Amino acid sequence: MENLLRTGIREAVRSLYGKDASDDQLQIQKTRKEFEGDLTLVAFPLASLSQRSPEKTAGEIGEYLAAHLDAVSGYNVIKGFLNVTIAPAEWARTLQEISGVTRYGFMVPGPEAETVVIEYSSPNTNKPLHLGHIRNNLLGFSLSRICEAAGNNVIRTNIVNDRGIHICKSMVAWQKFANGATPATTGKKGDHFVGDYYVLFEKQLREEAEKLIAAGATPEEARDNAPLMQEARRMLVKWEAGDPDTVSLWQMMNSWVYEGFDVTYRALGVEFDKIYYESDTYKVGKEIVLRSLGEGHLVRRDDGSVWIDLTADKLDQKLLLRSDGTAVYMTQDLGTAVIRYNDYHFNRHIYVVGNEQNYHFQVLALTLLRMGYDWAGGLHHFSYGMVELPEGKMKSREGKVVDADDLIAEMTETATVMSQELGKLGGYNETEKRNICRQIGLGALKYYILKVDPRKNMTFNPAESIDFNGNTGPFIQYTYARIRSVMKKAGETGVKAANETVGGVIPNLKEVSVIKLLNDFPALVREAATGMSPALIANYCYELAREFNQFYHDFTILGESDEMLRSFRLRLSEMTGKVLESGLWLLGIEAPERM
RNA sequence: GGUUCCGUAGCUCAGUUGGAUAGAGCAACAGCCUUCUAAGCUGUGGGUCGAGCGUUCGAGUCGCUCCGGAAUCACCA
Repeated sequence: MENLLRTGIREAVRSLYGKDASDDQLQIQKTRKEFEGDLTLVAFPLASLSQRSPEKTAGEIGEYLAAHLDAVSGYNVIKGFLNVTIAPAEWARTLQEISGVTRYGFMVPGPEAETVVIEYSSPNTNKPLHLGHIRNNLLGFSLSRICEAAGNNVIRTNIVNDRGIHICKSMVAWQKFANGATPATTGKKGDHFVGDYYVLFEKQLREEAEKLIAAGATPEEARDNAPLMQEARRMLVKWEAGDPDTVSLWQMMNSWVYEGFDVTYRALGVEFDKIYYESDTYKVGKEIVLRSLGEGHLVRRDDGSVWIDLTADKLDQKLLLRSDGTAVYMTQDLGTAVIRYNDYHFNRHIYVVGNEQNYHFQVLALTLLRMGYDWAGGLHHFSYGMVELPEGKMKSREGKVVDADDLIAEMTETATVMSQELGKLGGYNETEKRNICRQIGLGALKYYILKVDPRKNMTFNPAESIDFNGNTGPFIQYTYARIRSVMKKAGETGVKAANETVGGVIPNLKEVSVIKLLNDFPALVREAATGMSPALIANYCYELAREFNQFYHDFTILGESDEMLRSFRLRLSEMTGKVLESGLWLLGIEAPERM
């Protein structure tokens, strides 16, 4: 519709003023609610072409359009704005057109489609997932679906930080204090089980350190010299040396954690195509660094440590290998990137990682480029903001973290209570009830997190997140369920949306509003992919649901006696349902048939 | 201190490449179920878009300065 108008205006300008308007002189936008019309041409930029005032220009173009374009049924000029009214019948034809499109809004990857690797989640194996990971997982997974919908080949990937001092701490504590307990003997979820020993380690360490401080040590010395800490370090050295007992303990405890993570991932509904482990990739990283050193891209200091000098790019010098030859964080990320490129030859690689690591990813991409890996130009850091609580930042040291599993359980529980109170669960068996409440609880949680611009820090207010009214996931799910209910009833009574008649209706204002939104969907998906913003999809779904609910409230669908109109409204509802379902799908939110 | 990001209604957030009188939800108050699902719909009140200067026909949006907050600048990850 917009393109139609665009060419029309271009013709008008040529015919009226004998000049060609450039793309950025043709500013078309949606007409604001308080004015009459559908699309608005901003005439200010054209005034220089027409040599007339913006008002006069707008008026002349409006007159031309009304005379030459069938789709244009009227216009008005306010200041320098030309508000064009599209004939309502034109919108009916639009509905007919888009409802014939298979997988509306989703592009099929063509031969020239890009391969996009998306890394998200990236947990440490010493403790369970928390609220921060939830934002990461939801953003990453949603983004992966959005990129797919925009016509890319997407590889979902995860990097598990399975080695290092943190897991050694849990291992030491388990060895000393567990008496052979396992998740199986205690009935505890594996990641929580291992996390408990990490916490226990820190607690015992604190006690040891306090004794040393009392004996005159500085806090730093105390932590460093405490027997437990030294034991953890010995453990790490043994691990790196490949000591069989240590390695098998490490494998056992990590396997417990993975079992736990799997449960959480399944509950969240996120998936991966390929999982990488840092215990594999750090070695490749070291090789790459050493090779690059040989090629003269890096510098070795007297103490043997290896650095890259990025001062020419206004960054600092960055350590790539310690003086003892061991790898740092950057080393393994270099390795992981190279392995992934060899695996997939991606065009783009998106890292979904918090904004605290902005600097790290700048350095990562630059370093790879310096080393001669040109594909590193396709590395993007999808940097999202922190999640804070109403009382401030989450602090794992003080136990002020929101556990992922707890949160999911609470949301589901709230949904169950709420559904019961509203009497929504009649006619369901237990399995169905549980499933529907799970869908709603998770829908609320996911939407609450995804509706916020990813770049911004956000406040997670527990009381607000379980609200199911207004701008929430359940509101959108509810709208979808309502539509399904209508469709079901239509099927039962044999009413059908006859496509050939849909385009012949003159829709009312509310109906036009809905169609306009439906018409926006494909462009919005592309925009969300380019801008890497699930929030765009979320807010669109809300707007569409709200607009549809108004229509639903004001007009009857199945009760309409005019057959053509009833058919049209049914098709409008069906299409809205499809788009809502697609939008929710892109957010990783399930759309319940009934609620 | 350097770099980056953020600041919009009491609270949580939208606000397209600069466009008209800055929008939702929550909370508060007042209405609407004999009807396709009231997890809905309608209405009322609520703003110095952190402050100032500049660019522009036009600035919440762009530039500069300042104020406030966050992150980062590790032989941590």
